Amino acid sequence: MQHADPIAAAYVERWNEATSSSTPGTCPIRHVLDKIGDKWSMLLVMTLASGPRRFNQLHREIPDISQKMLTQTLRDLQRDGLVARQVFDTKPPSVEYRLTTLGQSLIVPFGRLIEWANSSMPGIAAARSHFDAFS
Amino acid sequence: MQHADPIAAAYVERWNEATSSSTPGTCPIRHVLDKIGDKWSMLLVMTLASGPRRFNQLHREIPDISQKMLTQTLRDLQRDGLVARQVFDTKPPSVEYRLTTLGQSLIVPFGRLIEWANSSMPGIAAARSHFDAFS
DNA sequence: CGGAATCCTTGGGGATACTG
DNA sequence: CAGTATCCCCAAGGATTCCG
Repeated sequence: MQHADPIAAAYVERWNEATSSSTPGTCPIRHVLDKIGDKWSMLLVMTLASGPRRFNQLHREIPDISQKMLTQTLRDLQRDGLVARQVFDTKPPSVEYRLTTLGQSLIVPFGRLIEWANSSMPGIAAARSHFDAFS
Repeated sequence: MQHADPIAAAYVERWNEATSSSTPGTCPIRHVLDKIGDKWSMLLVMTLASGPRRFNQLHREIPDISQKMLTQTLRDLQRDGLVARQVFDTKPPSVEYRLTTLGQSLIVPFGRLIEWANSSMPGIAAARSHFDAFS
């Protein structure tokens, strides 16, 4: 073990347990990571984090997503229980999306990662320019 | 704002600042998320978390990665300063990879996410089977 | 308004073979 | 051992059109 940090060491151990106990293809962690890395999921989660939105309202706030991917991503999030969909039977019909409790519980751990990304950016940029210059 | 949780609220706010201040395409957070969601990066990081490895040693521990992707992912990680590469001039040559300090600093925030994934799995699975049954 | 259906392009990534 | 070089395939996702 290389870490003075016991918290990191604990996470590594838990990771090893989790990944070794499941078959390579069906690892449940992978499914979560796929959503994180997926182009739109987390953007939608963080957008909905500040309150419920209607379909076209989301589309206006995120102009560069296609309707197809907006629909698809929302359905996947709903399927996983992170987002709730509520239909109001008005004319014309309106549909509201909001984070579930489960969805809200993702904000903090995800936020830690964003925090890391922001504070590590300078170091990454420096490493990258050094690498590109000398390799 | 929908959150009783002030920590979550703070992360949402920071997210909004970070994403609104950069142009859609070049958002630095996206680059990090791409690495997280990328098929092999985090697997390699977590593998190297328990100690330095040689090239083929990594390949043996992660049999389902291709040499191409192993090389490519390691180079990207090295470029971003997360992994250090050390060449020993022996015969035959041997190359060792290890996490940098920056790379190690990713373990904890990433671990929180894994923790969330593990503890949320039952809820996600339940939501999904419910969704698949009734939709 | 809130989608569904279809077509089409791009690049991530696997398989294989070769090299210092 | 530690890679590099090619070829190839498939699925994620964009653009467009249609519908209740």
